[in-house]
Amino acid sequence: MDERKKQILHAVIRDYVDVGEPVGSRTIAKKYDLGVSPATIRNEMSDLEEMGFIRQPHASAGRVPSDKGYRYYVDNLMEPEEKLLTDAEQQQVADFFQNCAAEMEQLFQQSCRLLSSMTNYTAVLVKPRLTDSVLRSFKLVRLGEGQLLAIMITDDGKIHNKIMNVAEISDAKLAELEAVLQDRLIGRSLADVTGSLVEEAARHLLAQQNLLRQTFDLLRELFCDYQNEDSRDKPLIQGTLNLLKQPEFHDIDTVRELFTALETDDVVKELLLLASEQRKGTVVYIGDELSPQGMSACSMVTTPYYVNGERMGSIGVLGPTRMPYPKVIALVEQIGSEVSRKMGGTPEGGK
Amino acid sequence: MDERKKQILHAVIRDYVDVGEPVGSRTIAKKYDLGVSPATIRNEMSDLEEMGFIRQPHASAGRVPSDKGYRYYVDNLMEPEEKLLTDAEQQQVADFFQNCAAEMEQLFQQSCRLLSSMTNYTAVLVKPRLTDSVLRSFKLVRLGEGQLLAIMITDDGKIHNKIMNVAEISDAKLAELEAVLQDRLIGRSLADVTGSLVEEAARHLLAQQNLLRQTFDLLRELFCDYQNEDSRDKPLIQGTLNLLKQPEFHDIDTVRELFTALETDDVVKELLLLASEQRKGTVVYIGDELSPQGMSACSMVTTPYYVNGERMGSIGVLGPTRMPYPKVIALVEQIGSEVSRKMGGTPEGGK
DNA sequence: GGTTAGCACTCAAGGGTGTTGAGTGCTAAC
DNA sequence: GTTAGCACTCAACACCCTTGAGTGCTAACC
Repeated sequence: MDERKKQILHAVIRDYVDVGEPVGSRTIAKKYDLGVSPATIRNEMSDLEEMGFIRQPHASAGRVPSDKGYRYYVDNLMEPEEKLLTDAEQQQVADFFQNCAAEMEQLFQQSCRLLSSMTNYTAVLVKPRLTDSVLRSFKLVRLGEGQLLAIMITDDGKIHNKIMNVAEISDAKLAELEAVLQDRLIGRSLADVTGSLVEEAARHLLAQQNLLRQTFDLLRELFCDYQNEDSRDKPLIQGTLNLLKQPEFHDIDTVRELFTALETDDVVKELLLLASEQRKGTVVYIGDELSPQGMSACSMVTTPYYVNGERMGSIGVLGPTRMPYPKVIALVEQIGSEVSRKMGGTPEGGK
Repeated sequence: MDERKKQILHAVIRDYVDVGEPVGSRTIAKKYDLGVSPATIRNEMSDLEEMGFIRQPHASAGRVPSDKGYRYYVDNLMEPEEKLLTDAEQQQVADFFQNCAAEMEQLFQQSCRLLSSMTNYTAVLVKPRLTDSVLRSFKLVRLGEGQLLAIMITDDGKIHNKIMNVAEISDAKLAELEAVLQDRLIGRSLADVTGSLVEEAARHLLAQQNLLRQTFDLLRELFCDYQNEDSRDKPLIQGTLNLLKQPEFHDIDTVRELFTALETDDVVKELLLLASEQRKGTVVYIGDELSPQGMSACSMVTTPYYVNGERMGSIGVLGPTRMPYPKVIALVEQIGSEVSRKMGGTPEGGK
């Protein structure tokens, strides 16, 4: 892969992303000043096709980047200056994060909306695992005959409620129970609690406090909602309608396949999780790489976000394979890092 | 509109709904035993077209029902026996409601899913006004330095939480405050409370209990979420993908228009509310009648549901104008009445 | 006077054909 | 190694023709 081939591939991709139509040798010769004639470019393009980076939709058409071509472009050809946002875009992002919601759920929602409106594609986000949040408060409130309400507030600002049916219990016992549980639970993550701690606390209660046998079941019940391995909500998906505007989705069957995939929550969720587990930050999936997910007509750009210095999920964009990767990557990264900043910073970065 | 015209219109609609293609005079003469020749039917059809009940997609095609034709059919032509569900369908609905969720929110969700899967169209539902629910419990819990958590449980089983910042307050005062508020609030609807009661309770507190001035603001804050006139959540919309399967939505632009309308939450919500305000129960909107909503390619069948004997919202189905109205109406009504039954019955019918 | 048969007419859909234009591949000359 | 020239390919479009379904009209029939 010599320098000239790279230049030509680069040109093909830039032009195709821009115009949306197969690009021919003459176009490249005219628009991009490579100092060679169309005939030479034809020869090179023929090679590039053989190598699998571009392909012809039909015999007498220009060339179109293949998924492999986009992949090479993203990995090797993109130049830093292509990734710059315009001043207006910078400003828009900055303005948005200046006066956005502080509450996590809302911040996520709004960030997705921003991302989808700025890219004109679909924005996606997986929320942090519920069980990673740390208990900040714990309360037990008597509701009425044999009913207790457990209230837990986690550090993401969420309030969790659970109504439980229990045997009668005196005020004193209740206060005692609450105090012990507070002591044991506050400051721990839900995962901790759900795991060993529940058992331990219950044993402790039974042995030392001589409280009701039922307490054990109560705790069990309280945390059973957080048992399952990946206790995340459905992913946020914003701006699916944007996809309908794309010319590549003019075919109703493609749309149906794609929307079906999007409605199957786990598809997007798994994908984002997979991406956030990679060592590197931003991950780009291109075309084929999404075919197991039934979205082979799409590409996805994702970047992880951090809560209090820990990677907790990913935010990203889903669009057609023909997308301006540098710009989309820049936007996703910018918004991702702003989200992280709002929520306690990255491990390296400050705040 | 003589009897024979009615029969012919009926036949045209039945056949078109069934087959999906314009229906000609010969087809009707053969399939439906009217005892007259195609030529006669042609004459009648010509009249029907003039009257606006049917139309020709193009000169040499058969006839297709117009929106007005469907309207006439729904209002005057449908026969009771067309509305019967099959045994299998009856069974499916019965089975479903035997072991469905008791919690309101879930019941709604699941009912919509059932309705959309049985019709193969999109199911929609507006939930009851939040402010119509009645307070069952009210609690104030001290959270920490200057923070109180208010907990309200409404009769639909929902738990409402609100964290408030207040000045310091003694345990005794807090208990007192809670008691007074409980006395004043429990058993009232949120609407009551939000309106006059908040003011009154606050005055009462200030005068007789000599509690903090702040209490007033606290109450205000507590209920400010329920201030706005129609405090409903977004409508539930299930099975939008079903619409993509319909041949009438093969055109991407129609789909885009429709989906845009569906995403604009208020469109569906207003429509369902409007329907539930009609005197009669089930309401059918056909084609044109939905054009202000940008859904003129669709029809909608809705029926109200009742909670404790009061009309609280509507459930319905959205599909193409070419739909088997009798069957859809029967299904919507059946499921609507089951939902009502689960939630305390209709005013006439018993529990 | 309503009903019917016969016939001319219309028009969408489908198949075939020709033209145009963009673009390639190949070859021979530079 | 590069380029100009030329033959070739193919999608898109326009055009034409045929077919078949269906109508509207008219004149005959009961």
